[in-house]
Amino acid sequence: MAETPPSGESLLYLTDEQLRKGIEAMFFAYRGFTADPDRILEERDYGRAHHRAVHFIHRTPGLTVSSLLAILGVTKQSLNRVLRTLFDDGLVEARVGKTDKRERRLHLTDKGAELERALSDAQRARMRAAYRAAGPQAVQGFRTVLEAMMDPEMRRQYLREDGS
Amino acid sequence: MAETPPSGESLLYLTDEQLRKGIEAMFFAYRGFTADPDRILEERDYGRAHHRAVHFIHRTPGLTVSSLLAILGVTKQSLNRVLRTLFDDGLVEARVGKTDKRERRLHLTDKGAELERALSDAQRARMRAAYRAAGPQAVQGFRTVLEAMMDPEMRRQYLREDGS
DNA sequence: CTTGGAATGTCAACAACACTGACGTAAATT
DNA sequence: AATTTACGTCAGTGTTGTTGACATTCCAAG
Repeated sequence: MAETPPSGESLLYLTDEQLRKGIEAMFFAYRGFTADPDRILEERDYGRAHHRAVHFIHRTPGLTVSSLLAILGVTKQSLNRVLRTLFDDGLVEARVGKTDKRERRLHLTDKGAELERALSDAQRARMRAAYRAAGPQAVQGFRTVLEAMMDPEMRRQYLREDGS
Repeated sequence: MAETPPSGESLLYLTDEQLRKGIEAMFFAYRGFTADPDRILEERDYGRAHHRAVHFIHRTPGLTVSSLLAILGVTKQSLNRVLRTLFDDGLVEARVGKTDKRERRLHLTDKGAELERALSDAQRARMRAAYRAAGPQAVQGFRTVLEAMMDPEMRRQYLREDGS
């Protein structure tokens, strides 16, 4: 196989071994990434699905159910089960859309915001530690590769509202 | 909104917004990361759990059930369900340990290796495309941040057998 | 004004994949 | 001989996902 990097300035010598290492890095890192929130969620009898819903409602207050559906990429039945428990527990509230009364615009209650903060504090702490350990250049590269790895549709979701 | 991008050698000032963006990048990228294998697995009536098992048996032929258990971080009951279907379908075979006859050392059959190749080809293709798009520096940073994000125990698993 | 479609909710059934707990067996270790 | 280790298995449960079918409300277009 190619041991000499191809000429030109983009000297990526991508052996299968290197790529495999990247694949495993994603696998193990994702586990670390979710570990802290998972612990908090378990205490309160919620799951990752609740985390995701709460996260995106926090990020975009007033988003509709169908938008959330598109972001999460699950069926409405699946999302609805989660949303119902969040309503019942008073973490999320739905307000009827102003222009379109069919829409239910989702918002976090104070209680919901409190859970969101607990979860994202934990997750940010780990992310911050990783960023610090890796340094600014690494952070830039991290984001660039992840972005390139997304499906185009998801990349659009990601870039929406911009941010860095 | 970013006033000054985090690139260059400037220190990191890690705003919550920046960190949130990193969190979402992980979320969306992981979806892309698993999308291609998921399609192949569905065709053949397997799931992600089978993928993980096959991947690590391929990576370390002859590994024991308990090692695999430690890597995957699941219960033996859960792993056993998956391994049984892989045995039954003739993708994996278990050989009694030479020195310790209690051990079952796991190996892929030709058929198993064929599935592994299909899965990792797909996953590597995406990884390669992402790497190419991002460039060598980004790749380095990507790996560095992911490594820093792992739990220490998982990092040891990851670094075992070294590589790159 | 009627009709079609969009946005949403809900019931029911099912599957993958995780968990706990308990029990069993063979082989290694002490 | 007793204990521990490695592994398997039976049974039950929970979360999160899926299809499929059906109802409601409301906007928009003919």
